[in-house]
Amino acid sequence: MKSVVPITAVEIKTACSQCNLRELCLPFGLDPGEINQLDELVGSRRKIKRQQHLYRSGDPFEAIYAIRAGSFKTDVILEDGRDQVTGFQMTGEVLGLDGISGEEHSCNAIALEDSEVCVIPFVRLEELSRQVESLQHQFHKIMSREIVRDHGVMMLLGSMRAEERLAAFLLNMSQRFTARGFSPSEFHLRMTRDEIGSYLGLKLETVSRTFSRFQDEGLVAVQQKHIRILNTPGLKRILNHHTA
Amino acid sequence: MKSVVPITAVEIKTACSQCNLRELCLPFGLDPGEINQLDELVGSRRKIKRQQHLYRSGDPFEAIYAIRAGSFKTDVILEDGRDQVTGFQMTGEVLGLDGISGEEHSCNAIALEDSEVCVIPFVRLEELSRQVESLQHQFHKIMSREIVRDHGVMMLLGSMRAEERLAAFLLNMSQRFTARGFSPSEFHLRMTRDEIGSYLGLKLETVSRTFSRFQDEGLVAVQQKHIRILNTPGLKRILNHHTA
DNA sequence: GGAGCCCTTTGATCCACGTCAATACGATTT
DNA sequence: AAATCGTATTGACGTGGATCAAAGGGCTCC
Repeated sequence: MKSVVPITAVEIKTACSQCNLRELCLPFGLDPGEINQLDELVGSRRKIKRQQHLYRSGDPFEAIYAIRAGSFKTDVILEDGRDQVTGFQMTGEVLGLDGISGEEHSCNAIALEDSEVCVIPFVRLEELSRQVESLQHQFHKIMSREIVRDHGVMMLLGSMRAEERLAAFLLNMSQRFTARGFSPSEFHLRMTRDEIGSYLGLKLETVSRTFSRFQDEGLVAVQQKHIRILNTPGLKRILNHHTA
Repeated sequence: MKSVVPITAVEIKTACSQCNLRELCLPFGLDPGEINQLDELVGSRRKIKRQQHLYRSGDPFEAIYAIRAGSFKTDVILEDGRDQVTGFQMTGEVLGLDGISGEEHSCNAIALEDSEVCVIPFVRLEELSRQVESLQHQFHKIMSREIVRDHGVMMLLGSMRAEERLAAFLLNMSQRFTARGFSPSEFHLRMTRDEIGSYLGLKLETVSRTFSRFQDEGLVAVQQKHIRILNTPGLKRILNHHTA
């Protein structure tokens, strides 16, 4: 048995090539050799405790981050104190793209639970994506996906009623948990009613009441942050049947 | 005088290197040699008449578009007919970034007036931006700017009142007209009250009433689509003084 | 240059969601 | 196991913006 370069357990756990999130993340579509190049680029890993900031609005932009474990929210805060949650991010998703345009971050990224991210120095990412076409393209897709997602949120905020917003939110969470190999119908929300409300443009009381109504109608079973979806088609019907 | 390749007036008018929008557009930050390379990439130009689509949701994605003259709106339409305007675009701004992620466009782009765009075939843009670092970076900035802009709209839709939304909208338009060398205080809106309302998450009646209120308060002079801003600090104050 | 139609304005009324308030639950700490 | 504090639920009431309706104004297209 050859053992020229002893590989420690930590190093193995660390590499994109060994990461079970690679199909959801930056390495998607790269061949093994290319993934190894990406491995070298992902300099370090950072652990962020629940409620702590990964970055703040105004921080200099140096890297983007791929979520390896845990979850985050991003928000924007106005001078007068009002804040708007602009997204919830799960494993394999990328954080920090907002910082590219202005050389500094334009929102806050806060861990919803103890989490870990891969630090991807942006200058080096641009460098490598000039050499690796598939990486370049995947990165562009990730940015574009963020734009499309934002359009969906604008649709939701601009023209949906409270029930529709919450139904859309639950179906979106379900779909993303599914993509990560978890149950489509049963999951644990990491964010508070207030944070959900901010994201959906509703007050926390409205979120709570709407959850209760869904429960009364047999669509979901809600127990605090634990959600069981009982009637997916019913939720989808709320989205489509606009009775106005 | 050599004249191997006769250059017609049209071709000259056509080039990025001669375009007075280059400081706002993709060529920003490139040196003259690099801009010439970009010139070769911008294959053709397309004229779009008022109310016509530049592309539709579902169209295959092949190119992005830089607006050379005129203006556009983008919108998303749900099955039940509801639609949401996701943005208004002016000269020098780029359209079509939504299409990268799914290989097809995910919204509609419609000309608000007779307009003209530069067609930038996306495969060739990726190719050239692998060679030209400054182009790559400028393209990334443009995508990132779109994400930041979307966050601003989410803030607006999620946590602002009607007056604040319209004030933010007017200040944003003013700032963009200014960047294009037009008056900061007097301009012509190309979109209807209904389109403004859709963008701001309000009904057209509310937009109209809010314009009237602004007029009563001496903040603006409104005459149909012609807007004169009389009190910019007053408008800014509406944005910051959240009396709730 | 006139007819028609879309766009805009304004008023009256309604209702979904916000606000205010009280209580209850659950996780964490001691 | 009790105390504490953030989080969630639920009720009563208020309101900003939606809806319904009607009339006037200004483009656009013949």
